[in-house]
Amino acid sequence: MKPKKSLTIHDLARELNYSASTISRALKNHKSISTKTTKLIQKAAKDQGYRPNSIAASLRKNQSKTIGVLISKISRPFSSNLISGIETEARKRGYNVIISQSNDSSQNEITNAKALFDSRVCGVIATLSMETTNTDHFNQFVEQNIPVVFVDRVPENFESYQVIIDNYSAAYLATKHLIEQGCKHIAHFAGAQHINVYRDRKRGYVDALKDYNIPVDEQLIKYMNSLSFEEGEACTTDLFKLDTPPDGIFSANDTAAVSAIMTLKKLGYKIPEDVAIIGFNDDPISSIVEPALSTIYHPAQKMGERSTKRILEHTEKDHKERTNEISVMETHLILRASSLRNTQK
Amino acid sequence: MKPKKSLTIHDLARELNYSASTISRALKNHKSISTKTTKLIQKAAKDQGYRPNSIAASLRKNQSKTIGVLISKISRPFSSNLISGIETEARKRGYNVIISQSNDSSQNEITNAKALFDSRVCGVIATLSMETTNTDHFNQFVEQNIPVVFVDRVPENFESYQVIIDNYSAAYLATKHLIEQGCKHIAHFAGAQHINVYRDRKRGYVDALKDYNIPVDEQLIKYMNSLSFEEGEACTTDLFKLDTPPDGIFSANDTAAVSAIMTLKKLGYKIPEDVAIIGFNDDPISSIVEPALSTIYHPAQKMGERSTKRILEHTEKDHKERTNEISVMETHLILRASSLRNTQK
DNA sequence: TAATTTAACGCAACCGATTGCTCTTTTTTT
DNA sequence: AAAAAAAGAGCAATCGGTTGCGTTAAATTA
Repeated sequence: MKPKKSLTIHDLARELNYSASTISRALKNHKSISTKTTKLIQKAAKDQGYRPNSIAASLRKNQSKTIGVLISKISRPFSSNLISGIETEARKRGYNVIISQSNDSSQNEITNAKALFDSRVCGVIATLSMETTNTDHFNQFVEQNIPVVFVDRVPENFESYQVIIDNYSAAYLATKHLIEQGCKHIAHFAGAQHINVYRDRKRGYVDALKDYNIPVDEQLIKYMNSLSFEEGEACTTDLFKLDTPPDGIFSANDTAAVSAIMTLKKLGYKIPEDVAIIGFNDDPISSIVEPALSTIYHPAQKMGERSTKRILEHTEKDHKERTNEISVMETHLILRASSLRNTQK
Repeated sequence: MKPKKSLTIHDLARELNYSASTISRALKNHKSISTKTTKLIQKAAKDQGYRPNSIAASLRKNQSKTIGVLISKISRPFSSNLISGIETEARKRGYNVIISQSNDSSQNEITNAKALFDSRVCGVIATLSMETTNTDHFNQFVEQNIPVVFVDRVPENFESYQVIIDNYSAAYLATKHLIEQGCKHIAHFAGAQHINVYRDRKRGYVDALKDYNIPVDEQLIKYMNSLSFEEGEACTTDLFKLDTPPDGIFSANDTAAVSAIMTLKKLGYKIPEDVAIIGFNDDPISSIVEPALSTIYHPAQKMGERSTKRILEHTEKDHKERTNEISVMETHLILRASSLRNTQK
């Protein structure tokens, strides 16, 4: 099977007795081509099934209509929703999306950044890997004026667009909610503290306690590496060996929170009566676990869409100046059975 | 900030007093360049941070090192694991992955196929949208000898690679398992029957019943469009209004199965004593629901890896003949509480 | 009517790597 | 030592659009 040679603007040019440049311009409605000619050329192109070679255009313009995505793990609910948002918005505008995952390894992230760069992406949307502390591998983009948007996990001291949520306030609200439900000893499942997201969530937790005059007990704060199901289980077990075990848990993600619910049920505790629990993210599992998990809505899809818009604004509108705008997206509490006690406070 | 001009082979050529062709060949260890020269050139390239322009190469070769993915919905667990597998394998071999989602609309699928084609992808991995019955939009790839791999949901009468599981056998096993647990009236949540996957699962279910001399009762087969949570709920409610409600359910996916569990618990049924339930896919929710859902392991990640390998074999090994090889991946039963009765059969 | 503008389109370089073919030099063979 | 073969490297076309600048003819202005 020999591939049919595909039609180029040169073929059209020869056939219609115009130059390639006229064809090219007509196809993109360039004003210097008469309406009549433009119509004629566009009709011929359409009739004959002309397909532009975007690679040729990319080469000439030294830029492809492609957005690169650097993400830690595609299969996490947050990630796949984020990507979904990116893809939706990008395709709507005629852009492609290249994805790459770091699996939370900094080395992979560096390699992937290089690959995206070499693909001449017109912009990068990134969620830092858990390991990443150094962001030098993003400098190559800055140097070429390629916009970088960090989502959710963002670096410090790096000028870029950011699309984030207010982790501090969300955590504060979550903790406050537990307090209002009558919890006196609230534990916190904290993520790695070099990541802004988890640091802010912890701050929100701590400040809420302080504001309500509840002492902060370091014993009740469990620092986890990955907030995995297994870690959640282990930490829960630990916590409930304490003399005064907690009566509430605010977890920095849903996985660990669900793990706590399941572990505590096995240990014979009642949720939310004995222990009220609230998570973060609104993963699908949070509405399946029993009792259903209260949590914080995390607008992953919308964050993806917003990130893409940022890139395209920068790219298309020659909006080449301020590259450090920060979008803070709305979140809200989702209250379910795991934290709702029948107390009239 | 003016973008620094990047180094090309021509720059290196001028500087090292070689021709661009020699540079090009040396960089890819072409045998007609002496070892000494090759070493020298590679060192210079590395030292000066030369980065090949893959777009230029793509143009010349009329093919990019990019795999296109057409998928229905990125955020489904199966999809994101599939993509994860594709990405992992692709990146390992130096290929990029462009994703696109159809949201189960055939029209989107057509548009996306066009976009991928125009991007000169070197291969396509596709999971058909729910709506798709016509596969003409894949012909453009075949005509250009661009390999197409269908995963999971595959079309009929279209010559392509396929990476699938044995839905029939898996469904048969699942149903057989319910029978062995003592179920006499087994319902089936069936997906849209124009999709091979769901058709095969239904066949497996029907044949298992027949083999065990259990009459097939059409009343017990619920055909759903999307096997969503809501549909599962509605169908469960319907089923248990019957004079003889089922004592077992085999659902063609986990979402509907979990929905059934939750609905039945509300209705006061005991799982698995009153109704034994088994799903399909092993989504994360299946191990969270209570009782945990028995299900069929679906090797999404591995299917992604395998699909990518197929594409690369075709592309790299000039393996341009048989394009219809079928890979059948292994699945297995995962037995959990939702179907395990304490009966000694 | 002559001088300017403007409209409409063509020329040709360009983007950066690839590759068939040619050419020169060195090595091997007879 | 002459002939043949092999090694090493360069020339130049090519991939398919894009775009600055130039040209011609028509329209406008003075």
